[in-house]
Formats: sequence, structure tokens, C-alpha cells
Amino acid sequence: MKKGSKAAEPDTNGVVSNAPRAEGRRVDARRKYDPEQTKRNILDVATQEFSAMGLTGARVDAIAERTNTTKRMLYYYFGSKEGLYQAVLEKVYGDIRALEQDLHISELDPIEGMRALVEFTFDYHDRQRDFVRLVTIENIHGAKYVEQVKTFKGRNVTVIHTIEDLLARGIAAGQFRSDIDPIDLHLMISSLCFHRVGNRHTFGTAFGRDPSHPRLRARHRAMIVDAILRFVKKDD
Amino acid sequence: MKKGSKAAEPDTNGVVSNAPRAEGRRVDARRKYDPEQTKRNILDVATQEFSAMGLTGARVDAIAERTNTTKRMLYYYFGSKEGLYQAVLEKVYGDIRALEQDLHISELDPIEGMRALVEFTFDYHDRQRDFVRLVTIENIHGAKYVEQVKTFKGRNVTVIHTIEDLLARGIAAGQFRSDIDPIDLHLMISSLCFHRVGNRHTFGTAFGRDPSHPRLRARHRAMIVDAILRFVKKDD
Amino acid sequence: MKKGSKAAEPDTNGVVSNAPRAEGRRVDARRKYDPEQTKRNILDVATQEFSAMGLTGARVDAIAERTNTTKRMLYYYFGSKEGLYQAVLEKVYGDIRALEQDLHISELDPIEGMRALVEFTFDYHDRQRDFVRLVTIENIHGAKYVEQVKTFKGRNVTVIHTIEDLLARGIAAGQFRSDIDPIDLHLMISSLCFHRVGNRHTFGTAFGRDPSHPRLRARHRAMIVDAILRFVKKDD
Amino acid sequence: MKKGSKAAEPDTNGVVSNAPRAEGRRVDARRKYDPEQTKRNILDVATQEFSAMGLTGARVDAIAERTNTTKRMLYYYFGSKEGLYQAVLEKVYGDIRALEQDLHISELDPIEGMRALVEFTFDYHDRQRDFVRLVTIENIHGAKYVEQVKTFKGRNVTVIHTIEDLLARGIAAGQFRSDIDPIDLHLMISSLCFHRVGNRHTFGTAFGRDPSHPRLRARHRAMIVDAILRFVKKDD
DNA sequence: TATGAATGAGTTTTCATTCAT
DNA sequence: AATGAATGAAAACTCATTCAT
Repeated sequence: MKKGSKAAEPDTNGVVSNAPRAEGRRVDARRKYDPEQTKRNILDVATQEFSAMGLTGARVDAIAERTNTTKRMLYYYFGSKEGLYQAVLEKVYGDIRALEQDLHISELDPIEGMRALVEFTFDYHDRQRDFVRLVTIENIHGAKYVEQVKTFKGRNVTVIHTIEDLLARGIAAGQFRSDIDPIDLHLMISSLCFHRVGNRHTFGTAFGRDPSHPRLRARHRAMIVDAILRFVKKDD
Repeated sequence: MKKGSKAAEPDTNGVVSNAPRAEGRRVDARRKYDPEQTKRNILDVATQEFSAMGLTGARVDAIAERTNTTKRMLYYYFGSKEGLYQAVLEKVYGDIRALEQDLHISELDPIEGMRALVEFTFDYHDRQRDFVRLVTIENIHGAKYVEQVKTFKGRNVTVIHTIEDLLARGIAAGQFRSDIDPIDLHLMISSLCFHRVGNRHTFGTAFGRDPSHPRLRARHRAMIVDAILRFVKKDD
Repeated sequence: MKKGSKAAEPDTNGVVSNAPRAEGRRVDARRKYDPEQTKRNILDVATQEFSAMGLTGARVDAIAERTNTTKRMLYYYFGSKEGLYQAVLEKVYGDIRALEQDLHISELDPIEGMRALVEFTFDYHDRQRDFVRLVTIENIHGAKYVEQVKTFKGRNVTVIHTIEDLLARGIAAGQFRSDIDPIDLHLMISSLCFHRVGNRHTFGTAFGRDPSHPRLRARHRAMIVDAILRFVKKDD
Repeated sequence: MKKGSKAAEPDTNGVVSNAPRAEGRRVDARRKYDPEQTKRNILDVATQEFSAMGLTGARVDAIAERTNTTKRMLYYYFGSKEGLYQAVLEKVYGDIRALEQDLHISELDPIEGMRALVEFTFDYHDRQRDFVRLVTIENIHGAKYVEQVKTFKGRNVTVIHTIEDLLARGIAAGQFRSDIDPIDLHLMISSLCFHRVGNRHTFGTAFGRDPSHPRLRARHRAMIVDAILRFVKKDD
């Protein structure tokens, strides 16, 4: 009952004239209601709030307030707080996938490919703190919301394929060890890239050094690449 | 031999396991007035609830209910929900650092010492899921509660000292590289041990494999030790 | 024609029924959404409760119960118990100063003006016991709530201006002494009018005579006017 | 533990007034417990707290905390919060009476006597803010607690007798008007002396001038004496 | 006489959600 | 499509008072 009305969405097409918030929208500059934009606006604000406060910590009122619309619309489009949270997860996981495609790692030499993969993973986590936080939050909830995101599982297989391919080619070239499990390796790379961002606050408090500070960025990036390469390379 | 005995222990991860009742104390379970026990009881239950639900998700009523006392006592001893949460953090961080001390790593050969440290870190995170969850939760709150725990900062320096000592001795012995920053190394070890536990749910959902599953335990433990040793060892 | 169809409705008065909060407001007691009325209703009940019980003694539940709405609305509009209390203070102080303006004292002969001012002050305190009680209560709290009422300070200056004008004209006419400070005089008038109402209970208990009893009203009124006039008049 | 040092107190006069309630009590100068002192201590702290916070605003815990004893003793001696409040009222009303006796107004000339009475009343209120506040608080509660203080009513008659005597002598001497009611006059004097202290906070906030500020003290004192004398004196 | 621990019943406040327009 | 007003249920927290020692 909540989502049923979605079907009627994209047909408002300029019936009423007054333009309240006429931004750069060219399509029909003067139309009053723009469901897509409203939804996107809500989603953006919600991403921030959820990532900043967690699922239980986030406040529907707080989200609504920073939106261009009202709380009612939030329910109109997303049904519930949890529905909105799931929509946020879906959006955020979608983003990373798109980027991964652009790497064309399979065209690179295994070692360079491995380096590229690690660097990409590092950079992504380093930049997408909201993503990191949301994953963290999901884990606190036992990943039960992400499980319902249909596109989720399929998305992750591609990374494993990439790694499998890299490992196979590296082994064939005599560069890599042959006893490495691709999923374990992926876990390892993720660990190194994720932790320094996700747990930077307690780490910073404990050791007086924010591990995600820009000044450490380059050093950590090199260090992690180094560690992974030392790990996968065949002993001479 | 210390490590050995621990390795065999089942996945306790429970609340009552740590905090062994002080030796001298005559424990009379039925005595009515026992503030220390009351406090410990509240703290134990709270640890579970906070780690399971997060700070905002936890319910004071839920904690009180599973306690031997009433909600009122919770406020009597800890002042507020946040106060209780902080007490939990303090307890939990205290435990890990205390155990680290028992390792006597400084008496071991650098390589063996490094191995012992990594294995301890691995085992601790592997078993103390509550700890891992609470750290995660704290990070969602920007570490602002742990910052107020007076004993927190001091406690963490010791690990760094341990690592500094290991590195220095390893370098002197010609076994270790000389370009490694101890805090960075600690971050690296933590990352590898923490992530597989903290993010096991999303990881499990994504790849159909729970990285913290007992069957993977030994393999991951060896892998992480291996990775760290490969990273610190001097190239021949 | 459009209006025509609505003509049957009780009180639309030709104003088409949207724009609910326009000036030409006909109060329909049964309409369900009327924020102004809801607020006023809450405020009225709260005035009674706070004045009867004090800030700490008042019960939010008690207020809500005697309201047409629920406790929730009280928080919706006023934010907190203290916020509501402040709103009450603001309303109550606003009332007396507004009425003072209606006296047009500046148009009266100085002596008659002074008499009118004293009589007004007397009558107001005599009738508005809630006001007197609330002021008393505020003083127990060190006036810290009224201090936050923005409109408060500005409102009170007007009385002083009125008195200054009276004194100046009386002096010019050779009727009044020239050594009287207007604020001191205001304090004097207030004292005489306030005390007999505010402290009537202890006074009544002590002397077996309620000073605010209607039977004493006229006598006190005359007495106070007399006292003030004797005080301000120039000695012959 | 805390109270040991206070052993010597004003009214015990070095005699160490042996066990107050004469029973088979062992008289021991070094005795550990001193009920009278404990009670007085509680009473003093309670006077401050009640006068500062009001009856409902005062917190039993807060009182107990600032005491040399514990909360339990407070109940032991005074039965309840209200019982303690009443004991405070009793004490405070007792104090003023003692002072009034020392004036010997009946020995003074009517005008000087009137001046002395007003000045005494002024000074007393000016100095005993706790008294003023407690009276105020009592009025908020409809004087229902002071009514139960047995000694209360009797105490106040004496002032009226003093005034009656003054008026009678003044009339006889041709100095005073003959149409003044003594209770009304007392009310008038009280009003002028009480209000500037009791309502000083709102007054100060409203007009930017604290009417009870020491700098205004002398002026107000003279002003009030002046006003009363002008009021009682016979017109020439 | 004295005390720290304990408590039931209440009190304020918050929250996600729905209603009427 | 959009909205401000409204709400029940639950949550955090407080208070005067009593218990066991």
C-alpha cells in the first residue's frame, strides 16, 4: 500500500504553472512538482543522516527538516523509516559498482592489476566515508536490511572474479603464490582499506593520530599496496 | 603455552566470562546488599544490550529487566544511559589491554614476539565480539563517549610500546625492515583482525561466506600472521 | 456561485474556505484543525496550572488532561515544560502592559492621571491573581525564565514613561514634588498593589483578615491612592 | 566523620548540655553523636534549599548532600519533606519575633516610634531574604503549612498592638490622623518593605535596576519612612 | 544513633507515524 | 502531489521514601 502509488509518478508534466524552486531544471522549468527531484533530495539528506547517526540514531524529523519537502512526503515515497534506510543502502551500493567497471583490470599485468585494484579500493573507502559508515551500521544490524536489497549479492561477485583472474594470471606468469583464496584476499584488502576509515575516531582518540588524515593518505596507500604485493608474490 | 590453551577454548564471547570475582570476596549469592555485585550485574547486562543494539537502539528498560535489580539502580550507579554506556566502554577497553600485558612479548625473539602479538590480537577479536561491536558503535558516535573515559588514552599507549620494542629488536637483529612506523603497523594488525569480525554480516551476505566462521578461523589466523611477517621482514 | 454552494456552511462569510488563518476568522468550536485555538487552549490551561502550582509543582500531565488536546501537542507547540511556562509568562506580562496603554493617562490632569494609574494598577492586581502568582513564582526562580522572553524588557519601559510624563507635568504645574524618581515611584505603587494580593494567605493567617477580600477592596483602593498622592504632592 | 570538628557551638555554652532527652543516657563529653547539632545542621541547610528552590523545587537529596549527615537522618528527625519544611518555617518566623522585642517602641515619641518601626521592618526584610522568600513560597501554597505552625498566629498580634499603641498616642498628641486602621497600616508598611526584596528579580529584569541593591538601600529606606509618615500625619 | 543501598510510582520527553485539508 | 497538525506508545529519567545492616 505504501509503494503502490509510485506507479503514477512520472506524469505530472507541467499542469500547474507557479514555480517555487525553479533550479537549473530545463525540462519544464516552471512545473510545480517534481517527484524525481523530491525523491532524490530526500534520499540525499537521508544518506547523510543515516550515515551520521545510524539507523536507530537517525531521526525522521531531522531528515525531513533538512529536506525541501515535508515529513509526509518521505512516507509517501519510502513508506517508512526502514524503507528509506534501505533505499539509501541500495543507492550507495550501486555507486561503487559503477566505478569498479571502469578499471579494466583484466587488461593489466597481474602485479600492476593487483596494485590498481588495491589502489582503487583504498581510494574509494578513503573518499566515500558515508559508504563506509553505512556498511558499519548495517553490520550492527546483522546486515538484515542489505539482505533485502535485491541487487546486492550479484554486485559483489564481480570483484571476486577480478581477483580470481588476477591470481590465475599471476600464477601462470610465475609471479604469484598459488595458495591464495580469492575471497580471503578480498577480505584482506577490504580490511586494510576499510578499518582506517571506519574506526578512525576511536583510533584517533587512542593514539592521537587520525588514520584517515590526508597527510597519512599517501603513506598508507603505499603501505597497503606493499603489504598486499608482498603477500601475493611468490617467494623467490 | 598461554596461547595454546586459549586457542582451544570455545567461542565464549559471553558476558560473565571476564571479570572474575575478586579472590578475597566471599560471594554469597543471596546476600541482599552487595553494591559491587549489583554494579557488575548491571554492567554485564548493559554490555550485551549496547553491543547488540547500539547506544540509541539499546533500551534502558530492556537492560533493567534482565538485571537482578530495577531500572532505578541503573541510574543510581551510572547516572544516565550514556553514563552506563561509558562505563561499559571503559570496562571493555580495560580488558583487552590488561590481557595484552600478560603476553610478556618482550621476552620473546622478535619474530616469535610479532607472531604472538598478532595471534593474540586475532584471538581476542575473534572471541570478544562484544568488544568489536562496541568499538564499531563508538565510531558511529565519533568516539565522543570514549573520549570522556579518563583511563582510555593511557591504556592504549602500551601496545605501541610493545610494537616499538619488537621493531627495534628486530631491526637490531637484522630481521626487520627499518622503515616501519609502529602506529601504522598496529593499525594494520588491527585492521586485519577487526574487519573480519566487525563486518562479517555484510561480508557473509555478499559472498556467502561468514569470515568469522570457526572453520575459517585457523586459516585466517595463519594468513594474517603470514601477511604481517612478510610485511615486516627485511628483504634478503 | 462557488461561494453559493458553501453558503449553507455555518460561518464561511463569503471567504472561500481555504486560507484558514485569515483575519475574517469565525471561530467554529468544532473544527478539528485550528492551531491558534489549540495553542490558546493549552496556554490558558497552563496559566492556571503554573499559577496554582508553580513551575516545579505543575504537572505536564495535569495540564494536558484539562486541555482539548494531548500532552504531545503541548510539546509540539511549546517544546518543553519550561517553554510552555515561558509562553505563559510572555502572555501574562503582555496583557497588563497592553491595558495600561488604553488608559490615555497623558490626556489627564497630573493628579487625576496619577489617581487613574494607581487605580488601574490596583484593579489589575486585584483581579489578575494569576498574574500576581506567576510573578511571585518567577521571582523564586530568580527571574531566569522571564529574562529569556524577548518581548519582556521593552514592554515594561512604557509604564516608566507614563510616570515620567505625569511627574514632569505635575512638577510644571506646581502640584508635585520634584525629587521623585519615576522607577522608585513605580516600585512603590506596585508594592502596595501587589503585596496585598500576593501575600494574602500568610497575611490572612496571621491577622485573621484576608487583605484581598472584596469587602476591603474599596477601602484599600482609596487608601493606596491617598498614600501615593500624599507622597507625590508638593508640600504647601 | 565530618561533624566531629563542630563539637563546640554557640548555645551549648561549654556545658555540653547532656543528653537532651533525660533518660538513662550515659553522659560522655566525647560522644560520637549529637542529635541537637545534627538537627540544627539539617535545618540550616534545609532553610537555604527551601528558600532557594521552593517547597516543590527543593530536593531532599540536595539537602541531604550538603548536610553532615545522611538522608535517612532527615527522615528520622523530621518525618518527611513537608515536616522539614514546616520546621524551617517555624524557625524562621521565630527569629523575627525575638528581634521585634528589642525595639522598645512604646518608649518613643509617636513619630519617632513610627519611624523606628518602619526602619526596623525595612532593615529586617532587606537583610533576611530567606525569610522573605519563604513567606513568598508559603503564599504559593496558600499558607497551608504555616497554618499548622502552632506558634504562628500569636506571634503576629504583637506588631498590631505596637501599631495600635503608636496610633493612639499619635492621635492623642494631635500628630496623627484618626482614621487609620492598624492592620491596614501594617499591611502598607509590609508591602513597601517586602515587595522590593521579594520581587527584586523580575523588577530588576524589567527595569534594569535591582531594587534591593545596596546602593538604593538608603534612598528607599528614607522614601518609605517618608511615605508612611506623610500618610499617617494629620493634615495641618 | 547512624548509614549506604534500594525502590515504586510517577514525570518529562521523544519518536515514528497518520489524519484532514 | 503536497502539507501542517495531530497522536499513541514508549522511552528516559526523577523523586520522596524505606530497608537491611
